[in-house]
Amino acid sequence: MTDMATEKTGGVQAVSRALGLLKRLGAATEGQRVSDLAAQAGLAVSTTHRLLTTLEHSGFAHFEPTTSKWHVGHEAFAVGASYVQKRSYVAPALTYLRRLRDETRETANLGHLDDGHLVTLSQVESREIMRAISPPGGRVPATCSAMGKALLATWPDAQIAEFCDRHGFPTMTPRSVDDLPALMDQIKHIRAQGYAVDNEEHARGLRCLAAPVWGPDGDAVCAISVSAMMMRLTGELTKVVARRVVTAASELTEKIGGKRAKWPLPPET
Amino acid sequence: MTDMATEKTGGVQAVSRALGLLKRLGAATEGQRVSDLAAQAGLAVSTTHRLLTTLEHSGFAHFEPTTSKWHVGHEAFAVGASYVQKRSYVAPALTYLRRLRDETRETANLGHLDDGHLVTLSQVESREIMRAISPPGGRVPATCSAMGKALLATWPDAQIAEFCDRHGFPTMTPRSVDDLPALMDQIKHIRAQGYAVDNEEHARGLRCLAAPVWGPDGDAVCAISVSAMMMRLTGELTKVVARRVVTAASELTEKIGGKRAKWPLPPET
DNA sequence: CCTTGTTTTCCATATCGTGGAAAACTCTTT
DNA sequence: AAAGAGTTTTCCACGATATGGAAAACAAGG
Repeated sequence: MTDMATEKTGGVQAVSRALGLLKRLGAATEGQRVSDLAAQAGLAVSTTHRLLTTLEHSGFAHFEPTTSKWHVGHEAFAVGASYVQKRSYVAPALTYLRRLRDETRETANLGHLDDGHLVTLSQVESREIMRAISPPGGRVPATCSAMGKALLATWPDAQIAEFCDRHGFPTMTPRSVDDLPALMDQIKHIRAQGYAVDNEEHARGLRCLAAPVWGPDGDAVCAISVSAMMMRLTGELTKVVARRVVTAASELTEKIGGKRAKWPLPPET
Repeated sequence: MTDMATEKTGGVQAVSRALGLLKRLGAATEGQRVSDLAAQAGLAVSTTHRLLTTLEHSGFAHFEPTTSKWHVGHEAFAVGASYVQKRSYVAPALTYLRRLRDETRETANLGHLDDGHLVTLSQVESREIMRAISPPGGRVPATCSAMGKALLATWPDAQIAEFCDRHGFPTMTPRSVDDLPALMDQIKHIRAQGYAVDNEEHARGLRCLAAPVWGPDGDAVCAISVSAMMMRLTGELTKVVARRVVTAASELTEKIGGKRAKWPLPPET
């Protein structure tokens, strides 16, 4: 949490600083005090205070007088909510995510690509203890995520290569893919099977299975995945769960009026 | 959409302007062009462009080069999502909202108070045509909302009075409550029945029934409601639906380890 | 009641944001 | 193709505006 700094920001200083503070407010689970925020961000306390006040005037931050702590404000929520409202597949997806969760007893996710990263849009959590690694709003480099790879696999090879040129191969664990040949090899499998796998490429001990969802114009728009502790998702079970993920994805495809997958669907139903 | 302006900003000009733009991005269903945003906000195009660029650097805005339009960015979503993550009752509520929706075939809502307004946190929509009046992120003056009134009713009378002093009685329709005696009269009923009613006080033709959900420390933390076209929610049916709303609310209370209602629960189960 | 650690307000300084105007694009139109 | 209309994007000199130090107003202990 320390070095979220280096707001090298190619723009308006005051705005970048304010947004930086807002991110910090969002990242902290508890409310934050002015002086702590100032210290973290490397700003003068007075400056920080003024920026927070401005954020509050617009409803993006909220000050709790009893505890003297700052929180994320309702307006931030409202604006953020519009990010998903504009993606018309998020609402209908819930039904299928929920069923997936109940069938598998693991966490079901919905995500899409944004600027080289996979953004988790929605999630129905496993009833088991484990907290979600990547809650709604979370971002992972596309190549470190089953959903990310499932979506990339829907692109023409040339575009995948170009994508990798632009974004490189950021890794999150030692097992993350880190070169194009390895990725293309995986892509081949994904297309053949109809689903993507992430074996501890995002987080140690975590395995994910994902399948793409297609939109009306024949492009993949989002992906559905199930994520679980490695030890709970193994052997034959993997295939069963993968089948269910693929099913959920194609049902959502249907629901949103999407064109059926370009890929050969996996074996026969 | 015209006059969202009047950014009287009690703070840092550049920041207020940037946040104003962000709100506009969120409010529009489509992407927006620089020049339109500039016109709406009454800013110079170059200034607008610079501010947007800054928002983009931090991920709060996103520029779609193919269409030359600006959208809300992933970081806004991430920060907004943290607003609900911190409210630990939102996730478990979904189960009950969904059941409510299925039982009543109407829209079920979850909301809480924030700065005098009721903010809709989550929603499971009716399968009927009608679009939701107040989607997640939406705000209504507390006194114009069944959920708002249900929550106010959990406060001591003195605090309700003080609340009204501070916020007044903004009205949204001719039927909205607009003075303290009328409100207190309703409050009395709410406490007796265990649920609150909104008869076209928020929107013409809309009726809502709401009940509060209690937290572990004995304060109400949020409310659950069902909203429907007036004509579809009438006579004896009202009581049946109200009962279900109250049930959902007390089940959620239980689930989050809340203390049972201070009020006499409505009749016997 | 004084001390210590805050948050909040004030203000002179020069930094930093501003908006006009020009340049670089993108599409249509002829 | 070449010209034109309507954009988006970059540049720059000016001065309005954000800045951070310091002091004032709070709060909580000792």
